[in-house]
Formats: sequence, structure tokens, C-alpha cells
Amino acid sequence: MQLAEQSVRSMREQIVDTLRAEVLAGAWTNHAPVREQALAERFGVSRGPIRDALQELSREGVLVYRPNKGVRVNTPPAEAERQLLQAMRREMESFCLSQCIDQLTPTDDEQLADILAELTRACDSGDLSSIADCDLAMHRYIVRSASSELEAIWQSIASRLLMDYSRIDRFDQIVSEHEAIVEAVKQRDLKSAQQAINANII
Amino acid sequence: MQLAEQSVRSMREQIVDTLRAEVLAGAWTNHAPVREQALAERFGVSRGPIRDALQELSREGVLVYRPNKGVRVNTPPAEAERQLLQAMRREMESFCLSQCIDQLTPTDDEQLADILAELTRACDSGDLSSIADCDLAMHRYIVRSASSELEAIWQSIASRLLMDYSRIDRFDQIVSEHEAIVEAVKQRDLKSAQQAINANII
DNA sequence: TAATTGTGAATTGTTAACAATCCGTTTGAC
DNA sequence: GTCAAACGGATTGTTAACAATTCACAATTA
Repeated sequence: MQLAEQSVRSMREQIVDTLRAEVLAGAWTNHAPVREQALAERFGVSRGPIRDALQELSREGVLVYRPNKGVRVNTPPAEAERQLLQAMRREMESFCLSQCIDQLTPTDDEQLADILAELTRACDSGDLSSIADCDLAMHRYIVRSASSELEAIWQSIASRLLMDYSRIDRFDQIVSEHEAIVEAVKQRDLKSAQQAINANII
Repeated sequence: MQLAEQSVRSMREQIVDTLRAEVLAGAWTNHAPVREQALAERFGVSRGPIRDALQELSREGVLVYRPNKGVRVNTPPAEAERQLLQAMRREMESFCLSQCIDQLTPTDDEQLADILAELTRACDSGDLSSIADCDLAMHRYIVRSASSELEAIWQSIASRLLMDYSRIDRFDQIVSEHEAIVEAVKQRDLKSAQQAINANII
């Protein structure tokens, strides 16, 4: 007996998730370059896995890579791009809901409730990094339930949209919007769930 | 005076483009795992850059990565996913055309004509790998002209759609469809260009 | 024979050292 | 004084060796 496949996360994935949440929470500026050595010491590994993680975050749009110059925090998308990305994200998540909602089990409901609980806790304590992580985690759960194939595309769209997560200060609204999503999914009410998702993607 | 930024492509990018074109052209099967050492010897580098390239192609959906087991060629998306991806690709490329078409210069027209010429040559000689590469290159040129920010997202959508590039045998049609795109763009005719693009994305 | 457990080669994951490049500063010429 | 070339520290890019893991196959047992 061993742990489930998804819980065996590679070193790279852990680093990626940690760094992504920090950047999206606004913990880094885009003025100072990101230094590989400093991150290597922080995570207690060599520069190799760090470079892997930075490369992945660059492809995701969270960081920007320039040859021989390392990476920096990306800037938010321009308004026109933002609207396109938002439309695409809604399209994707609506699709994923329609694909997966009738195949979800009570176990999935519990998992979503767990994420919601952690999100609520993060909002109570004002932990911006954890808020960003939980927010993404809930949407990712739905996407992954429908199609792990689409996850990488969805992630790079959602990350870019959250690059200007100015709304991250309205904690009560974040919680209530995600409560609505979890409730609608639990009722297996596709239309309500899609509405709740659309209302949350702004 | 130095070469343009884009022509200074890193080792990784060159390897990525080469391998992507080969996989999309159907040169690899998804039954045998991809071996890092063999690729390292082929490209005359160590396993480091190879691993970088394989990681990027995995994130792009061309390959599938499994911890401690390396990568394999991905399978084409299911029909429902395919339709979603197709809609998203059309949305993206239509958007990019509308953003860039009025800012293109005669230099851009020449570049597109060059790509078209190479595509025609590749079709004449039946070089599947080069056909896939040129096909992507033309669309990428338009996307990049509008927004380099969107390029990575577009690439991962387009690559997945081309994973079952069964249409790659209709050489004359590929050429004529791309001729129509180049011509409409040269005329700065947005609607025609969008129609030509939509006709090509199937 | 069928199932299970060792065993070792092959492969991926990680590391540390070395090479190449960048960038701020100093030096020097005019 | 101003500008450009050269130096040197810091940083990224690459490599080869080593560690950890997987996989195929043989040996063992019931």
C-alpha cells in the first residue's frame, strides 16, 4: 500500500506551488531579479531543481525568463489580453464543470469542503499566499476532475489573470463566492455552479 | 550591431522546436519511452539541456512526464476537449489578428512570405517534420506580433490540437490555406484573414 | 507451474565544480 | 571632463559524476 499518485509530488512541484502562491500574493516585486542560489539555500536543494521550477513558472507566465539574465516577476497582462484570457478561463471552467459534475462523488465534495475550509482560515488570518494557493486549488480541482490534460493550459491562464490580484483584500467576498461554488457543485446543479464560477472569475 | 533578439535562441529552444516538429509529424511512437542519454548524444550536449527541453514539451502537452519514469509521447485529446481547444485557438488567433494587423509592416509581409515559401518547399519534398514546424511558425508569427505574452498559451493549445495531425498528407490544401492567410494579411483585410485562419484551424 | 523475491543493469534525479556571460566599476586616452 | 575599453565579482549555463529509483529477468519457494 502506498500513497495516492497525486500526493507523491516531486520536489519541483512543491517549489513551483510555493513560489507561485508567493508571487501571486504580491510578496515579490518585479524590480529585483530572482537569484537561483538564494532560493536553492532556502529550499535546501541545489540550483538544478530550482532552475526547473523557475523555468516552469516562466512558461506559466508568472515569471519572465531572459537568457543569461535569469528571471523576474512578470507584469500583469494588458487590458485587451486580460479580457481575452478571462473569456477563455470562463469557457474552460464551464466546460470542465459540465464534463465532471455528474461524475463527482461525496469524496470530491469533502475535498472541496476541505479546500474551502482552508481558504476560510487563510482569509481569517490574512495569509495572502495561502489565499492565492487555496483559490487556485479549488478551481484546479474541478479542472483536473474533468481533464488532467487541460490543467496546464488552465493554470497558465489563471496565473496570468491573478497577476494583478488586487481583489485579494476583499476576504469576505472571496469566501462567499467560493462557498457558492462548493454548494452548487454539491447539489450537482450545473447551471448554478457555472454561474458561481463566472461570478468568481473577474 | 548584433542579431535580433529572437534569432539568439537558446540551446533549449532549438532542441524544443526540433523535437516538437518531429513528434507532431508522427516520427515518434508513444509506446517507447524517450531516453535522455540518447537525445543528449544526438544533439551533442549533456543531459541537462535535454531535460529542460523535455520538461518544456511536457508542459506543452506534446510529451507526458511521470516522475522517475521519464517522458512519453502524449495521446491526442478526446473529442470534447478537442472541440474546446479548437474554439479557444480560433478565439486567440482572431484576437491576435485584430490586435496586430494594422501595425504590421512590409517587413512582416516578407517574413510571412518566407515562411510560406519554406512551407511550400517542405510540402513539395514531403518533409513532414518541416511542414509541422512551418505551419506552427506562421501562426506563431501572428500571435507573437500581437502579444508575446500569449505565445506560450497559444503554443500549448496548438500543439495539443496537432497531436493528431492526420491532415498532414493533404499537402496542396495546406499550402493553399496558408497562401490565403498570407494574402489576406498582406491586404490588411482583417475579416478575410480571420476567415482564412478559421478555415485552416480544423 | 505460478507466484514471489532477489539481483543487477539501465534510467532518472541531484549535486558540485567548471565555463560562459553579464554588469558595475575602474582605468586610461583624448 | 567625457567617453570607451578593460578588469573583476556575481550570476547563469553546462557538464560529469554520484545517488536514488525503476524495470526486466533469474532464482527460489510453495
